[in-house]
Amino acid sequence: MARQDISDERRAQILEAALAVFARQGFHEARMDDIAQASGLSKGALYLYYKSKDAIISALLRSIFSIMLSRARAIESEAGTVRERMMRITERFADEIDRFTPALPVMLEFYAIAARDRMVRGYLGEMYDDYTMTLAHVLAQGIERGEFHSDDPTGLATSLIAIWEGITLLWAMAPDRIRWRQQATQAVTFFLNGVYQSSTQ
Amino acid sequence: MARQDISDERRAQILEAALAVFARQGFHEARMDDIAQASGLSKGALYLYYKSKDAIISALLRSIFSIMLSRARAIESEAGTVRERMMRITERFADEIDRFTPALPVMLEFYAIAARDRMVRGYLGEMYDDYTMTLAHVLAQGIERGEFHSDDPTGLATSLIAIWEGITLLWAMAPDRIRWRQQATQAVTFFLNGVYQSSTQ
Amino acid sequence: MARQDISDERRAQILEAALAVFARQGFHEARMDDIAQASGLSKGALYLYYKSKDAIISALLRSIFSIMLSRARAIESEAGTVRERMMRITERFADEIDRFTPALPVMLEFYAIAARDRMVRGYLGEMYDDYTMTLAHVLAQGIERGEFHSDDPTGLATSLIAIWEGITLLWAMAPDRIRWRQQATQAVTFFLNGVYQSSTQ
Amino acid sequence: MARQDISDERRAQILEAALAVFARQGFHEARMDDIAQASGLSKGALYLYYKSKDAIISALLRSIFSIMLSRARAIESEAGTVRERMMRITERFADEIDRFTPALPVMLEFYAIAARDRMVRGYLGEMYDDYTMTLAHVLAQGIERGEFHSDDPTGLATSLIAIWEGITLLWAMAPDRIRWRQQATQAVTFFLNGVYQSSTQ
DNA sequence: AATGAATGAGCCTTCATTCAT
DNA sequence: AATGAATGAAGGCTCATTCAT
Repeated sequence: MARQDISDERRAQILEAALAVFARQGFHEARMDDIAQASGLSKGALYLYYKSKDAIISALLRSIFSIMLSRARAIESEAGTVRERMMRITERFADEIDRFTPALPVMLEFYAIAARDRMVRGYLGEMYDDYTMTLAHVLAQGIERGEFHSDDPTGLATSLIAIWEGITLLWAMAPDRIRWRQQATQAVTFFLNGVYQSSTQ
Repeated sequence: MARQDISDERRAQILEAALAVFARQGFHEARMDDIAQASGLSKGALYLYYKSKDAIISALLRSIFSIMLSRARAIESEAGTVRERMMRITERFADEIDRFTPALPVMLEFYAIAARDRMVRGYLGEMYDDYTMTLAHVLAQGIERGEFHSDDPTGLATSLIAIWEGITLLWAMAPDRIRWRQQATQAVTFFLNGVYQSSTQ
Repeated sequence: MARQDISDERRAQILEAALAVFARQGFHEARMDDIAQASGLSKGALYLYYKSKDAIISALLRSIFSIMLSRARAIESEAGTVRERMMRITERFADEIDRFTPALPVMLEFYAIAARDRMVRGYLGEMYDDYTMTLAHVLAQGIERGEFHSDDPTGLATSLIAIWEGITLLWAMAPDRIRWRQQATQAVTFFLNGVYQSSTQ
Repeated sequence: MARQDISDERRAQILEAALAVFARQGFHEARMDDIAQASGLSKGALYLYYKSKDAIISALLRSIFSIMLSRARAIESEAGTVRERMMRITERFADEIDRFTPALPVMLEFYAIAARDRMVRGYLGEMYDDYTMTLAHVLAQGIERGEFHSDDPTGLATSLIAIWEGITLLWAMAPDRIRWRQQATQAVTFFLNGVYQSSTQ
């Protein structure tokens, strides 16, 4: 058990260091030496826990997006009307955006890889699918309760995720000009207003 | 002048080849040999027109996003109400999405680089700023004409761009599950409905 | 053609250098840098002509033993009685032993590898088979001509080769104590005497 | 004493494991990990009994060839005529060839090293010298007894050893095509016949 | 203007060896 | 005596760049 603990600890230690190094230098410009130094381990030790640089990148992919997924899952447990829940989710994301920042360059690099690598695309595609389904499930509850009418909760979920992701992307390009919370709140509000209006006409 | 023409032609030839190779392999996995072969030139010739691999990447950055900008500029010349113009722009983007696909992995890689490179971020930030301003200008016309009320045309423009970009990102992850045109039309419609509703209440 | 010439020249250049380096340091202790330096080429150039260190070793295997085979083939064109021809071959080998010395450590390393690698063993096995058959063919001529009786020319050939190879091995261990020519002449003479005696009894 | 016993036992255990691993993988491809696993000891334990990988190889060199020498020494105690004794030795070797096989790749690797390393060559040279002298001594007894005439028992001994070693080498390359016992019996018989014939003319 | 052979700095990975426990 | 996690020096190989032709 102590064995497993040390192993898990080392792996976490390595991934944390790798995230920081990759965020600063990108996957290719990051040297195993850099990760070793950042993790406080020797280069050889990295290879005791991950069989290659690619294996570290791969583990990081899973690590980062499993966090994203668990974040998505938390949506379901929210209470209130759909509108309230969506606004609260947006607030939650806004609260987390700074903690989230260090991983952003790495996530963008994964998106870039996904666009040309079937495996990575498959992985991220499923992650987003799960994300979308979770959100669609919440929206479907709103439809059931008669809050608004829609025959496409999945489409609505996709649009909401697109808004959040799109704003995050623009924010990453110009963090000084865009305020995530305000921009997202505005966009989601208008979008939901539009949905409700369409539902009640 | 003939000299200049040949020179321009070669440069275009190289960028076109580089785009194809980069889209398939990514910047780092792409070899100068690959670009040479794809362009039908020799490896040495590449260096006659670009002083390094980075110079090619850099030129490609400008090439791709100037296309994006000119696309954005075309927005201004549209006629009709703001709503009509936004829907027509969305349609135009949808029409172009397939022609656009080959460049997508490369664009995503530029976003990833931007997130960690000040220069690239500055370049893309300005591009999006220009894009946003252009769009905001159109929206401001709608405000002037009394189509709807808003004190933040820039915020609206940012949201619209976020919707288009966000959907494009999701679509890149799951091209089989998302239909760009339908998803974007729906999202923009709801969003604009929300804006108009808010304006007329 | 000039292209091919340069390519062939480089490959020969590399193999020659590799032979010298391998003979001194062994396959594993030899560095690609050493071979590069010995060949007067850069390390990168080695990889233009051979895709790996193993490829060089492999090419050397074929190069060395094809020389050995062509030496064996020359046996057939000898004239005279079988005894005369065998003694003359022995003399020829003795003449060549010094030219042969530099390759000896490398050959022994190939034998060692053959003992544990199926592919290499297969290659050397066939080479010796060819060698044996060639020699057996000559011996069979002697039987036809009635010089001596034997129902096993292949066995005789194997024994003669074993004598030559065995003496070479012992000589490699103690070059100062053994004189190849004298030892081989004596051994082959006694062996052939034994064969003839057995034949005429 | 118990200490010493355990120490000796461990050393034997390690050498036995090392022989098996080296035979399969060669000195350089064999990992200390492999030897540790094969010996049932930990990697650290290897270093308690041998100070380096080279020390293990070195000990194995002495171990293997001391067996070979003791085998050679046994020659002296044989009874009978020289011819009978040589044939009996050949039979004995033939009996042992299978037990001998596992060490063969390792022995060949030692020969290869000997060809480029003065120390190892010195060691093996002496071993063969001892071997030769022992055999020569037996042959000299035959001369004394008048079984045959020769002024070079050392040369005869060298030839016999060359025959045995040469056949072993060829057999290692093509174990399916060569039968050690038959081939060696034939070769030694012809050789001795030759010697006797020369002696009686 | 164009070629492609040649270069060599640089990096991922391996593995003999060490040492705290 | 024994372990095995950790180390870091070293080497095979790659590939952007150069340059003689």
